[in-house]
Amino acid sequence: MKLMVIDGNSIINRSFYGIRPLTTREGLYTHAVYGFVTTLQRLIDEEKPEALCVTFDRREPTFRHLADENYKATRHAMPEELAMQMPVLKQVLDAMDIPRYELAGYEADDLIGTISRRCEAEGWDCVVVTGDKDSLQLITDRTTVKLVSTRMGQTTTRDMTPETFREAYGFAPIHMIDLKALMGDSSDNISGVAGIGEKTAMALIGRYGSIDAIYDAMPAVEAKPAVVGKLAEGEESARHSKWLATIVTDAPLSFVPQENLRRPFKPELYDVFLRLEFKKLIDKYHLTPRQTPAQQRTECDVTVETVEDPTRLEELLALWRGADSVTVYAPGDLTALAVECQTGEHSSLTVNLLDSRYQGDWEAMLSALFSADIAKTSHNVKDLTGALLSRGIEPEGFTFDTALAGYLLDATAGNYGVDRLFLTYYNEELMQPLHLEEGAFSPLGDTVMAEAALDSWCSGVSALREYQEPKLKEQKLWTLFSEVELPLCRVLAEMERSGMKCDGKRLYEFSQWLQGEIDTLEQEIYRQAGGTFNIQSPKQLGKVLFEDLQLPHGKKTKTGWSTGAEVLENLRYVSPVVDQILTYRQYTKLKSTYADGLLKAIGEDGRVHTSFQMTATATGRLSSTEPNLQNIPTRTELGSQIRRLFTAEDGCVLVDADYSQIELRLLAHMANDEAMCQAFRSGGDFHTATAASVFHLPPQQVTGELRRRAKAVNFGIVYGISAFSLSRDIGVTVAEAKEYMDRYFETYRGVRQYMTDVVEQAGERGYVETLWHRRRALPELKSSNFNLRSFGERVALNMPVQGTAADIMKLAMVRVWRRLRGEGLKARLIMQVHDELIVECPESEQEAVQTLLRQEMEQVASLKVPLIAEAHAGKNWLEAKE
DNA sequence: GGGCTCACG
DNA sequence: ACGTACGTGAGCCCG
Repeated sequence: MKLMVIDGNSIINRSFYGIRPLTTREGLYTHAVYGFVTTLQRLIDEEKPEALCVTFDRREPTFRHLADENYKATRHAMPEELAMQMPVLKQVLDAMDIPRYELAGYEADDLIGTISRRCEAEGWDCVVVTGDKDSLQLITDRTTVKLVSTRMGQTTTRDMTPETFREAYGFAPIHMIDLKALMGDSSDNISGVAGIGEKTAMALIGRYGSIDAIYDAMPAVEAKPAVVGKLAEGEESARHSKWLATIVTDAPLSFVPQENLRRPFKPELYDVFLRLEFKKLIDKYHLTPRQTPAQQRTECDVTVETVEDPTRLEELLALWRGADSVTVYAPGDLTALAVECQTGEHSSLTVNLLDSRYQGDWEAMLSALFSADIAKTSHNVKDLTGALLSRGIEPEGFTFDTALAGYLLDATAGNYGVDRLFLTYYNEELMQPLHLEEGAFSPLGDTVMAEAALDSWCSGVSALREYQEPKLKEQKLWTLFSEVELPLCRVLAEMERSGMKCDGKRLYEFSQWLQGEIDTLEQEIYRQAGGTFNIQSPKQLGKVLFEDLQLPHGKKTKTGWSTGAEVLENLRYVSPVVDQILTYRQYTKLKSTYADGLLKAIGEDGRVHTSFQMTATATGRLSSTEPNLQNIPTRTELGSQIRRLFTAEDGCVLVDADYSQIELRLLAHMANDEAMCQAFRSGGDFHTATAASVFHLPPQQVTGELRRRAKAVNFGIVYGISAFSLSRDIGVTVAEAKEYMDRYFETYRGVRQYMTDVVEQAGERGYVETLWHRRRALPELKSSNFNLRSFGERVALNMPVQGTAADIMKLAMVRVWRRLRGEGLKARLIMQVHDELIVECPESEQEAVQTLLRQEMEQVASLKVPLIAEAHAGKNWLEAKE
């Protein structure tokens, strides 16, 4: 019989440092555990032991620490990312039903020593698995040591038997401890004999075997006189070192080899692996969930019905009107629908409707279902709203969106699919509906399967809501959810449908003109480089600039030399080609991303329809895709010409309203900084006021340069500034930048207090939040990695400010939309760029819209400082920005 | 698919 | 001592 005992700390350490870090969506590091499990499996395959166990160190001091205060005194603390995986590994081992042993006052080695001797006493063989060479002293005829080493991510093992040991060291395994007693061990802080190193110690042990034999032979030891002297000097230390190095083989451990026979995995291993996102291991071990929700539901009273008859639909509509909420699934084309309704404590009815089979008026059915008198839960209400609007149906009565709820509960999760959320909340895979791929539903094919699929999906969405709604309320997110995010779906759906008119003809001309300029520049660049190359390849460009042309290569390097604008800017006057490359870059960017990119996006209606993403950002902002209309050029003269091509419809104007300094105003409010609030209340230029206070000057004497610097500090503060970055940004020394920051914090004392408070509170709570309680989790703050932790601190400073601005803008959008509607204006919201709203309206409405926008945007919140919005109108986007 | 670069707030 | 601002999306190169 053979037992394999594994040094748990040693193996997980090797996995931790040998594998690229990996975390679950919740920020739990898992790679060390993953590495441990795969290593374990390989060891089992290799050794095929009948019995198996794992030992661990404990945190408490061991008997060696108590006897010698220097022992392992310098060993470094376990990094947080590894420490958090230890309890996880133990859970995994428990679920695999593998015994594990740990004992206060003893190291894992001592338990291994004890276990190996007990095995031998029972006539068993023992295989010790560890990366620690100290264990080699345990080698006997029955005990072998499998030494594990990890190099470059590759794990290799070496089997050490009495024979292989003697080959490698030239003496018996037990004399490892004598070797250590002489040469010491710096990592464990075992002193050994002063002045004797590895070579001398090896020679002595090779000749005498043990330190007892050496000291018995004293003073006639066969060695140089100096060595003999050192031996005599260090006898006490040698004997103490040997005691420290000796692994205990009779620790008071309750251990019987038979109790470690291998057993089948426990069923909960599936749940543990699922939580760790070890999909491969689940497959490899063929693990299955104990019971899926779909299976549970079959035990409830579930009815699935496909409705064809309009009379039956009437009955159902009545049922739905009486329900608290029904769950609706609909594919983008709205040719099929599923509606689930709770009909009793443990019973529900899912109704499938297929356009191809329904005998009544499909549009009328949609209108009835999506009217305000039926409360509906769905997943991604914005897109469903858009689909309904394009059929001319007024979508109303949405009371819950499980995608939005998922986002509010974890804004950094990144994936808000029904299946993904279900997995997160319930630790179970949702039955994958065969006919529901990518949200598309095909009514063709197997109807029974389609019905089952839709039922599964709807029940999944219902279950999500059951989990999410109480959570939202607990976290004070219900107001933000129901008063802001949910109503915003309708607003955004309409904005997407409206789109922005874009002058394709002139855009094309612009593109052609750019191409001409690009061609000229290209030839000129080739001429100066002495040959053609791909200017758009940073690699090739770097070679041309810094090798061929021998320009002073700036500084940065990762995969080569940086050719970014910042570096090239500094080389501008060194060679004319640099300037041309910068211009080339600007022109190609304008052409490919904006001119040609937007041309492709202009629809048949002559308008560009972006998609707004409601669940993309970590701070609560929206994002815009396909195309992104939130990054249309504005900072350069040429770039801003693109904006000129976004126009109002004939007879209409664009009204553009933007918040003035919203983030700094929010900072003043949230930090409750009296000086900063006062600066905003006085109504003057805030950056000038900052410069005046910081530099102790009257505002009239603030120069442009001083204002520029104050502005940079103001922005830096919002981002969680460092003196280094500030100095780089405004081109002063780090010392000067630090000086500015110190003076800034003297001026705005409340801000300094706020910054320390918010980071401290974030550390305690593990998250930061906005005024509307929108959250962002911050696991980074607990990291032992300096950079990651610093990042967490900057995020803690920035998110509440940026996020509150996002909350405010979203609320303003809902209010603006309602008022435009309520007042019967033709004006339509068409665009949002974080602190800017664009409305398109008939010329006659311009004045009213301008006022309305300003009022609604400013009155959204009542803060310690006024919120200011400015509105301008024009025939195109550039003009409307004034 | 990741890295680089660059457009925006 | 570390390495350096927050939040996005798109186009291109290159392995």
